[in-house]
Amino acid sequence: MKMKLQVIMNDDLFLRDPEHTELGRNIVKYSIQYIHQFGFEAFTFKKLAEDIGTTEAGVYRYFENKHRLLTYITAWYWSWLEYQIVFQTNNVNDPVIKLKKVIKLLATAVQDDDQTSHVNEKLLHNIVISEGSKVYLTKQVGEDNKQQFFKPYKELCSVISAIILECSPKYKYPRSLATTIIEMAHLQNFFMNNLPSLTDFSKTKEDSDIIAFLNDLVFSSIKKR
Amino acid sequence: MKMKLQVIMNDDLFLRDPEHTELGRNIVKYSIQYIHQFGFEAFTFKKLAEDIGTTEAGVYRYFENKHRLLTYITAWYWSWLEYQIVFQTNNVNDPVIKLKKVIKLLATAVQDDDQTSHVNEKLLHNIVISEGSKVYLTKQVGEDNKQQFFKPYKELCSVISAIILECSPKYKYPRSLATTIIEMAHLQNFFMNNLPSLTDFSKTKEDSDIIAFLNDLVFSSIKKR
DNA sequence: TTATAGATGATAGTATTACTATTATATACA
DNA sequence: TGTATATAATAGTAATACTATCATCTATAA
Repeated sequence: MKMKLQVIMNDDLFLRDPEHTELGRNIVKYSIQYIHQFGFEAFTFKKLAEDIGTTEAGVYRYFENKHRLLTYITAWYWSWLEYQIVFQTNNVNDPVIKLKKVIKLLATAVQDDDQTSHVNEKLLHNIVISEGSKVYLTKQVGEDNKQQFFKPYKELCSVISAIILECSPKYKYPRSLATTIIEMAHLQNFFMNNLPSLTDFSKTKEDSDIIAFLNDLVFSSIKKR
Repeated sequence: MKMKLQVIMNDDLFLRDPEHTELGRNIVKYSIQYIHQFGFEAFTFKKLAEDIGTTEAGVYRYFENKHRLLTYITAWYWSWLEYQIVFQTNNVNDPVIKLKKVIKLLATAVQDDDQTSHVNEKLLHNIVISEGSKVYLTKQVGEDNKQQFFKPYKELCSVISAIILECSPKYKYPRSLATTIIEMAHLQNFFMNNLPSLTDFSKTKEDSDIIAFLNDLVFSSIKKR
């Protein structure tokens, strides 16, 4: 069985749908590579165009600016991740096992998914770790939110908070705990690799330590008392 | 009693010490105002210079670039906050009360501190919430770390993790829990005000709700079991 | 088969940003 | 009085973040 998985994106995120053309898919593909390698600050449409063999104006036909492109690829990531979670927790009845799977998915280095040829999920995962919060930490956050740019993130948060409530129906902070899990899965990874003394994982640098930390944090909080 | 409180800064953070001159103090003061009002992306040394009534080159004599300036003011904030914590938890014997005070200090809107005339801590607190993580979420994080730019943040993390261990000597993740408290105190505030559906505080929008959430999170985790 | 819409390429141009350099002036202090 | 220090004024450069125009190529509907 060979399937192609297509993420449906909010079409206010782009000017021309990058999924529809070779150039569009290349823009997404090479953006991910460039941002991963040199960081979002160093990333420009001109340099990207050179990498692809098109022109700056060519890229601008697809995305309004580089911030919008970052918003696009992170939104794509959250949608993809929600799908992974829904898929992998399907038919699991025990909500505790579900939540553990979620934590594991969030905190584990991703494998590139062959179903989506032009997106390297492994690189994208790393981008979301180090650049993801720049998407909303801006003065336009309100307007971007009105245009539903953060819907995939919010949906993921909803899914996780629903699982939390399944585990512990009376827990009072399911959404805040959900964002805590998401953000900390990423931030502890960033700290572990870049500012290790801010974590307790500096010796091993293992994803599994972060998972253990998050499991401990989450399940002691939501345990019925 | 009228005291002047001076934060000693790592002098690799600036080219010329802004505390020493009127212009320097103005650069810090007006940067904080500008970044608070328009955000870090819109902030340039040219616009700042116009606000102050000096020239772009004048600002460059104090700081290498705007990222370095942001690093400076956030480092200043963390140092100042650590002092507040040490001061306010002094003579408190019960580590649980200490930790609660820490959480409260982290999650409460700050009052402007008259002891530091040219820094508006209230605005700076908001800047650290919305721009603070941009300081380390860069490709230069390793080099900046070598130059000790994040020492104040790390010290704060150490102080908090020491209190956590006082509460619960066997707790395995004191540092990661400390950064979780710090980051979540800020991020839940940002979400509450900008993307409220990601939190459980959208109705009240009260700092006290965030404090309650963090207290619940922290004390259920470190409780002896 | 032709007309045409859609996508791309090539080129040019602008305002702003992120700096660096130089020179002159003001002040401070020894 | 001389000298160091800080600042102001000005100029200049390379890169960034766009916008605009026009020619070409290609797929497909008339």
